[in-house]
Amino acid sequence: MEAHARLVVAGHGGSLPLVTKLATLAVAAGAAPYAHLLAASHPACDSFLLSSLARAAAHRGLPGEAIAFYGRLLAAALPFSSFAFTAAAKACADLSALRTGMAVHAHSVLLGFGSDRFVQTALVVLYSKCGQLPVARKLFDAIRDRSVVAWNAMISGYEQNGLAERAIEVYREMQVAQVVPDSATFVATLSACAQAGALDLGREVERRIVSDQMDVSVFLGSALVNMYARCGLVSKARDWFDRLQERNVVTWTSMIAGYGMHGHGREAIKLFHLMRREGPTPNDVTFVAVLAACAHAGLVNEGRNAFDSMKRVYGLVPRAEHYCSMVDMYGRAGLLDDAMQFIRDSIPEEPGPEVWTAMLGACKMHKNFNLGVEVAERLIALEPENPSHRVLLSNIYALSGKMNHVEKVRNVMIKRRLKKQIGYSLIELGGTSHLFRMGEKSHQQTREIYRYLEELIHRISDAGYVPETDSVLHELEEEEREVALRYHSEKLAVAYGLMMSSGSTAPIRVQTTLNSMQKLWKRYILITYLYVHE
DNA sequence: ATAGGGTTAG
Repeated sequence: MEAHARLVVAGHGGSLPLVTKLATLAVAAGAAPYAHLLAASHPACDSFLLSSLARAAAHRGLPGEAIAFYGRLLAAALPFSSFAFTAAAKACADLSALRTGMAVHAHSVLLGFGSDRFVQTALVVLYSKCGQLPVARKLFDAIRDRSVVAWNAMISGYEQNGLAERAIEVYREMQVAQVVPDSATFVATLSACAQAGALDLGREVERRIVSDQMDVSVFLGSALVNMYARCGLVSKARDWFDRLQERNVVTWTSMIAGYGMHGHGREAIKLFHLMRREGPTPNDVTFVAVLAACAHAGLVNEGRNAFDSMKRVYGLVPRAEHYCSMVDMYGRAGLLDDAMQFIRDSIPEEPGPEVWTAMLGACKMHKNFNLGVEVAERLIALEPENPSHRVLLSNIYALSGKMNHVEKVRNVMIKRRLKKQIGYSLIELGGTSHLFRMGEKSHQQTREIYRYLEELIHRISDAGYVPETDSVLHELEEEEREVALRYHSEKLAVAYGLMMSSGSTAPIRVQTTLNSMQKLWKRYILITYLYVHE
């Protein structure tokens, strides 16, 4: 404002470029209303000024303001530039405002900016953020001479929407197109690797980063830590974590989550304590990781303290995930009463289905069937259309030997046409991912895999393996149940992995969508390990 | 005479 006053006094108050610069700075400093005033008071407020303001606002994370400036351009019937469209598209992307974004898109095409590479790239981001990936892809494909930023937008678009495999495909296409990647490419690609468990590619990217002597920013460093942590190479993650010259809350949280995820609860807590002493301030995501680690490692007191400090010291408001971890933590430790008391006393509103699902898991684990049935019925009342709750209820009945009740639940499910969706497992071999569903038959080597699995099952049975039949999905028919047990997706993936790497003692990594299978899975790893090393 | 699009953790 002082600078503005000086400008006016010096007789430059009417100089548009200077006012533009000033207003842009005002927005960048967070004083959007002042910029509005400046723009409104200037007699010759032009297209350049307003689109600069729109851009600055979009950049500053003020999407509403950006759209307001875009609106003023429209209202004043001023000429549009591509700048106005990139800013408006980014603002809509940040708001996930698909309808408004589509209007901006249409408007840009109408005014002849349909093949402006900047506008096209901004629109790819817009549609990705709104979950419209086919549209984003179509726009991306239409860009002539795609810049590295366009490629990055597409990779990250897939990755952010949980389509890591597609993201990796785009990364490979980018290599074929001989576009030189930059650090944002690697950040997005490493995230995709973390998501897909694509360790080979992750390592390849790491090698490139190192050999190119690329500057490892917090972003890139966190992406590396995250990739190794999620792929299970916790000590590799820690190496990078220690080596980074800058670490922020994301870096720390990734590392803590990595420990927790792979059964190093104590390490997770140790690092969390270090973070509180000399690291950045933990946020809500950090506490998700910490509480999950406590639940996993049975660190009840640590978890209770963390939950307490989360609210009291850091002023964070717990979400469903935090509540779930707490219930899970008490539950796993066998403290079912504490879990119920926590649900009653510490959750402000009506607990969501996730919380009851965690509670139900605890009841199952500790064979408290009466409480389990009670909880399952609450769940069904809460979400009558969700088939998995009924599956859980039928499991509880089966575990307590009430087979007539199992029948009843199953009949209701059949009558209501409720079907549980099937999970899958992924294994990466030689840079290619292979997806298996339960009873999968579409893989090229299906015959060999099944034959190999038969042999494996035979041999581990000899070694004393007995399948855990009581927790099988009870909505399945009798023969399907057998298939589910013998050919569930993880088994297929493991068999394939072992088959393709026979003779090697390198670990096999499988990613799976089914949490309930993880227990089963851990045991399986042990058995296959024993088998391979016998 | 003034300005662009992409980047990490659950």
